[in-house]
Amino acid sequence: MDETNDLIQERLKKLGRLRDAGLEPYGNPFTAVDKASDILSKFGALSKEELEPKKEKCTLAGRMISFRDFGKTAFAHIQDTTGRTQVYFSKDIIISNPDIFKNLDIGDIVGVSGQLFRTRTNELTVNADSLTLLCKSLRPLPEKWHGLKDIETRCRQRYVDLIVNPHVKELFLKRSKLIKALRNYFDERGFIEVETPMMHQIPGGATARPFKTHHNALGLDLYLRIAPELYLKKLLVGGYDKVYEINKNFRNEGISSKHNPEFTMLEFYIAYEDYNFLMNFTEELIPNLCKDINGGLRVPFGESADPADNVVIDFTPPWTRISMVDAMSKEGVDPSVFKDVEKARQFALDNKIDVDKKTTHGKILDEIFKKKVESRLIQPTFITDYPVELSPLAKRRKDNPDFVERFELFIGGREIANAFSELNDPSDQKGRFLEQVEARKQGDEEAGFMDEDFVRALEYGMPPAAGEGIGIDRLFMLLTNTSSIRDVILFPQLKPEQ
RNA sequence: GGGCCUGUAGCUCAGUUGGCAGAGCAGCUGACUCUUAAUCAGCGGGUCGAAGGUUCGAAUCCUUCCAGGCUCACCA
Repeated sequence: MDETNDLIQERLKKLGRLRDAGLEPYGNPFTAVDKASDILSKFGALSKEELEPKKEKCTLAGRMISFRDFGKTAFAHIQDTTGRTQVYFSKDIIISNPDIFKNLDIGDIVGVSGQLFRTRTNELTVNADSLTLLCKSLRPLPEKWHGLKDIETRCRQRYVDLIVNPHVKELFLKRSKLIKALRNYFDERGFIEVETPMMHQIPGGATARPFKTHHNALGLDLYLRIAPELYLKKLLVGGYDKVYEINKNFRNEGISSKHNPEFTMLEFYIAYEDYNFLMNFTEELIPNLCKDINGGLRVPFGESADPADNVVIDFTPPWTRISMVDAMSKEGVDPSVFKDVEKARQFALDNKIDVDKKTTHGKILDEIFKKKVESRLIQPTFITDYPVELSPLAKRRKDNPDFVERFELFIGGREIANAFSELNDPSDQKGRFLEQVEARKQGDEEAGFMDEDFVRALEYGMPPAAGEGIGIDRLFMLLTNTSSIRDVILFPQLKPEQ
């Protein structure tokens, strides 16, 4: 960490010389009135002849990312939050500010002001008449041609990645736009945004291994939440009929290009509707978001050496709706598999699908579905009607109580959303919890716990309702054709350095 | 956790059969009044991821460990 290579030593010397000359190298406020993008949009279209009589003055602040010294003059590029602007330093300003110019480095943060002009090569440039050092940078930036490529450094030192890789900065800006578009969408439709606990006494609302933590004063073990679902439904009981939450969930599982231990989840609930409503809602929501951040409904998927082979995901509704069982039949799974546990187990064995740990018919069907169907669902597809054992919080179908009113949305071969008509019968809910407790006793680490308070809430009465969860990191990956979750999370989890 | 691959200067990368540790950029000194990968001359910069082993001699071969990537398993 405290590398003392000679490049840093050199900059420390400059820092000292600046202080000796009475120039404060850190911390002066500076009012930058102009941004690179504004300058470009206002004056980018003007020719040299049109621009010069205007004598347009501007002031900029940002990081100096290049410096070309000609002795008596120099050129630099200043990078602010919106982009880069070239600055010209004439003989006059260099001669009258020798201490700054002698001790300036690429990476320093500076403020400049001056008149806009066009150079001989026609680049819009600020002819600086003042230069203020705002922050001396002590570490050298990565090289200007190849930039920073090392994935580990890019994640560990995301700040450097953001400085030198403009497309990374763009991508996270886009992510911010997505979150904003989501909030707008829900707010405009009368949903209220709520915050529910991150620390749960009973981890519920999903099947996953939780992180454990401890509250000292209470002498109480707590779990980082794996889902906000049960709290959000308690709010339906309380009388809010449209709620949503965008926040982190935490799951104690392996880290991969598709998994980060903390990830962002949208969950929303609406009273007096069912899962059919949510399919229509989702079919409108996601194309809307796609249009907001991409400008259209067609998004490239994956990367192929031959551009002709490239797959495009088309978000134009309506999307295919097919039951889980029918989707499997279409892929050649014999209908007997759906009726008989042993037939299902045999089918799994015949197809080299590991179901050793899977005890119930529903779980075996789920495994077969994942292996046979999931990766083929590239275009947006709703898979509906899941076995009840997989869905302890969803309402049973009236025509077949072994299945529930649930759908998962698959796009790009991955699950993007999960939704169902919410179970609001307290005794059925209690029974489902008891089944989970039993499964846990049998050694299923992912099975749920009994949540007495949730059952009590249902006993007061929860209106019929539908709820949905959408993994935001994965949705964003899909909308931007990004293959690794690391690239859409600013600070992904890594093992300790050294 | 399993398999495969990677780790060399601040950054991007070479390094042949085991025989003096390399380049470009960045840095330093100097030249240069419109450059943009500025140019020109010169200079400095290394725990070759770590530890151990084989060898007269290891960046290179072997073992273990650390970190990262891809992939499989688990999941969202």
